[in-house]
Amino acid sequence: MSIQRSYHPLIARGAVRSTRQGTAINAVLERSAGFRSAQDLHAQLRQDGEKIGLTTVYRHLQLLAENGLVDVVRGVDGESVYRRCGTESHHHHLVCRRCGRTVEVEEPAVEAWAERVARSAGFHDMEHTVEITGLCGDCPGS
Amino acid sequence: MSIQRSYHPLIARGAVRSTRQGTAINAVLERSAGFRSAQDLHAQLRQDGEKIGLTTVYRHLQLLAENGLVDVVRGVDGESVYRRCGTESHHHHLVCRRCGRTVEVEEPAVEAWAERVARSAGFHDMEHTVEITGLCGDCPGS
DNA sequence: GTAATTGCAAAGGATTTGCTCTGGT
DNA sequence: ACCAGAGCAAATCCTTTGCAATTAC
Repeated sequence: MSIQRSYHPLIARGAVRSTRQGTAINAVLERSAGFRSAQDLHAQLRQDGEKIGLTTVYRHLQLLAENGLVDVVRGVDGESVYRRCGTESHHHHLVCRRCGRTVEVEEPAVEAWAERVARSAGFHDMEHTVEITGLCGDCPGS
Repeated sequence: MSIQRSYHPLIARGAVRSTRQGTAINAVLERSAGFRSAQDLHAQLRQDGEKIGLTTVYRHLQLLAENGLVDVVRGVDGESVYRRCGTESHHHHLVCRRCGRTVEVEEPAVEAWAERVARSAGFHDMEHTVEITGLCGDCPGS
């Protein structure tokens, strides 16, 4: 027996039609580890040879967000960043302000803290982001 | 003996000159309870009869934020909102995804953790942001 | 065939910048 | 008088919308 599996969850739900662009967006999100901006995703799709408009990327991300399939967070610079929800283990990033080098860090204690402090304020269904920036030792001038 | 007390903390620090506009901005912030956008603050100042430009409001808020005198958070709609800090110590925010209600949280342990984990990766001059979002108990549907 | 989807160009909206004028000290 | 601060207008940047052409079903 075979189970036909559709990649795009919204297609499976019959909410949208299957298009080359929709599939492509879903694919990049699947391959991406952390949060990425719409512009960033669009740039990569283009670089990967996909013929797709920025508008379409925005529209798909919006749709996915409305359906809870991606997380959206407003970055400090005003950009919205998106990430596929769910499976990947949760972690944070340590980014060098000068060279952009990134280190992934994981710390259950922080997760627990965020959960606890939010719950005690009467919140539930928490999500959080932690971003640490600094200057790394390998940079010129460090 | 009398101690001359300047309202505007940055003036007290000798960081800026005292101007009608600067004082006005500081005054509104002092009167305001929650977070307010730059545009909002500007509108009110104008309504209060102050002659002040939007640019100036932005510049003052930016300056205050850099000096840790106001908190800035990005609203869901992309607007930045500002509020005078209660304590001038470093803290984070817990934001309700549905109604936008905000709670200030402070946790030295997180600061220490961020510092430690970054240092052990060879970083220095760290900065960090922590954003926790959730649904608060006061919201319809919670 | 019909309606959803795409994508360009233009619109929007918040914030920043260039540059000259004003006003504190 | 000198230089920081003010503010208009124009520029940026991200995101959304209008609308005609395209494509899925």
